[in-house]
Amino acid sequence: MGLKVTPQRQLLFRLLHDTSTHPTADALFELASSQMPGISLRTVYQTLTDLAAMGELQSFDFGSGATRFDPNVDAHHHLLCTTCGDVADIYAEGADRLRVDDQHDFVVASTDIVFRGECGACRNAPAADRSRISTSSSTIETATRSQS
Amino acid sequence: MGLKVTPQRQLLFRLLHDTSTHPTADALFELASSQMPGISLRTVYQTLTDLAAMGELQSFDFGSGATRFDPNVDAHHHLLCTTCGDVADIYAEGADRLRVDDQHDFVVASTDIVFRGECGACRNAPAADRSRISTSSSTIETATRSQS
DNA sequence: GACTGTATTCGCATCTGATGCAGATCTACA
DNA sequence: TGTAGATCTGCATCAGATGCGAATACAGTC
Ligand SMILES: [Mn+2]
Ligand SMILES: [Mn+2]
Ligand SMILES: [Zn+2]
Ligand SMILES: [Zn+2]
Repeated sequence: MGLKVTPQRQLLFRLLHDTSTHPTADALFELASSQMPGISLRTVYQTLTDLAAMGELQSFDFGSGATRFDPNVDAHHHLLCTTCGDVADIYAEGADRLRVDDQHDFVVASTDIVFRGECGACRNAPAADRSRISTSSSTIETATRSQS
Repeated sequence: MGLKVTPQRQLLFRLLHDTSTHPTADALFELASSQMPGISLRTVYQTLTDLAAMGELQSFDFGSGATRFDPNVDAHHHLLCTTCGDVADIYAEGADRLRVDDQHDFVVASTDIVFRGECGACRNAPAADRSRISTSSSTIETATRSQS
């Protein structure tokens, strides 16, 4: 027998495929809770790792602390806005032409490309309107140490 | 005044530049402890984040849990062996020719490329000899759940 | 060389994301 | 409808990392 059909799995599967924001487990938990009060965060983690292990889902760590989940299992790459944290899919041309020099003696199984920068919304929006916290703003925070 | 010259900073700076393994903070702490017993893990973290904020160091998160530090601040990319966890530098040709379609309305600041696969050592070595734990073996672990 | 201001170190508490565990619950099938 | 076993959930626990404040050490001044 494969997997059982449970309301929790149905909901999470649906939520995942209705979004393109590469949500974190916690974000999905918030979403799911609004439609199924009482659902456990533990179940969200469980389901996500199960789906990922089955290949129904990809998971990425863009260095912002929390793993992000991606229902798009096609070969594709990502744009990460370092201001608002949003992630967008991109099918970068030329990406699959990248080759690793033979002298490295390394067999490539997959290639991940992340373009970091600023999205259009953030470039236009006044700073005050920016809702989410930047990943890379930690640079500034830590830099404020050690001033004499 | 800039930064003070302390034995801890000297040691860590030296250790970083003597290695090409992209060590974690904890790995550096182990190394440092053998040469300077009593050095604090807190100081290792502090120094690493300070150096990174100054641009003397790069830090990456390859999704294995711990941040990896890189004294090589040139523009370069990485090979990640999903069997042993080793990370190697690579100067992928064609990488800087990658372009993001204008319609994405996204200003790219930097591009990170990670080639995942298997290194030569792992491909040749008997499985028993593999010392470190694979990052991606979690796939197998989680898959062992839900068998009826 | 001794003095002093302040940067740094260090231990400990704390935080976040994530996983281990086991009893309660529910699904799938006979 | 009954049952075996998969799933859900709450809670404990873990790992990596950071906040904080007292103790310490560096780098100039006299
Ligand atoms: Mn994606
Ligand atoms: Mn490197
Ligand atoms: Zn943005
Ligand atoms: Zn290897």
